[in-house]
Amino acid sequence: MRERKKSINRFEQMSNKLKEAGYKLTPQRMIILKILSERKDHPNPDAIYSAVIKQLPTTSPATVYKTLVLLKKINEVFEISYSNESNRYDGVNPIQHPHIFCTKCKKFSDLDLLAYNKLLEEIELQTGYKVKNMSLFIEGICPDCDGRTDGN
Amino acid sequence: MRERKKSINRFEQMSNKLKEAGYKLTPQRMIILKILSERKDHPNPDAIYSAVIKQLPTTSPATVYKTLVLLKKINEVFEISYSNESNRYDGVNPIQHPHIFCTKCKKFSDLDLLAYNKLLEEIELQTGYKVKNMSLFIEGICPDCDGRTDGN
DNA sequence: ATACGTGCAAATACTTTGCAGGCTT
DNA sequence: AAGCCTGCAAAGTATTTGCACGTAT
Repeated sequence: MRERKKSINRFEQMSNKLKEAGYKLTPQRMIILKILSERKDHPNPDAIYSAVIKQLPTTSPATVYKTLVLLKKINEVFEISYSNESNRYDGVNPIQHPHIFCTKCKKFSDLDLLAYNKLLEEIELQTGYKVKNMSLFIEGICPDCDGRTDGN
Repeated sequence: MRERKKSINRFEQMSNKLKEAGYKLTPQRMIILKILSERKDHPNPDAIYSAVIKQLPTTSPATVYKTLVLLKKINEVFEISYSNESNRYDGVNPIQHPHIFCTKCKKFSDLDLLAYNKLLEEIELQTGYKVKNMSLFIEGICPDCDGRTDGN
């Protein structure tokens, strides 16, 4: 089971898409893209911003937001909205896919579900909608946390 | 196929739950409960507020928000968060269930899916999580809108 | 030279909170 | 009389926007 150089490719992929779409690859954008292409933890804008300013302290939050808007537009980042918290962003896998969130440890994980794709078929068949975006979000207690206490 | 007096029961159900939980059924709350128990269109706080002040013009937005917090707490309303818009609230069916949103006409509908419940089993089995909340949200173009133009 | 991108700050929108007064029991 | 609930207004938070400057082509 070989590990592919996925992150690097992903960064290049994002960069290329950006340039193809007619946008410039500025230093700020490079850093943001790098972060998004590598981080698997679905950071929110603030977390991205915090990471960015470690490398380029003058960067402004506005730039992060603007870049996220950009990347959303060209579908190189997937935006996850849930609850009342800030949106999270997935640049590693910009296609919508299910997520599960542990309400105790606040961990936020991807999910691979057999039934998921079947669901899409069923929805289109049943509703007649052309589905553009589908997001499954699950909250619960992860196995690690479950053992510890039995509280809420 | 007899129509059951579901709304009326639902309103009474909500009222009872509220009182059982130790809260008072004030005029403001009665109106809000009535709206939530009858409306199937998943209103957001502002829509609820607009409807409330038609009946009791002195009501404040804060009261609407506070009542929603209350109802969430006793699980008599289901909160739907999606995208960057305001939360929507479902008092008719306060248990989580899938929704589909038409990005053109902004309609927001319930969904009944066979595969949905199976999904929950698969998730618990596969992840070991104890699922507390599961929300499926779909965006797309509804059949009505689909015919009109082929734009985005 | 031009157009795009950035940073700052102001603006916006939404929701929550503190507090004083009123109503119900 | 006590406590809960309300309305008002202020505060808080997250995100977007306008603008002038800078930079790359």
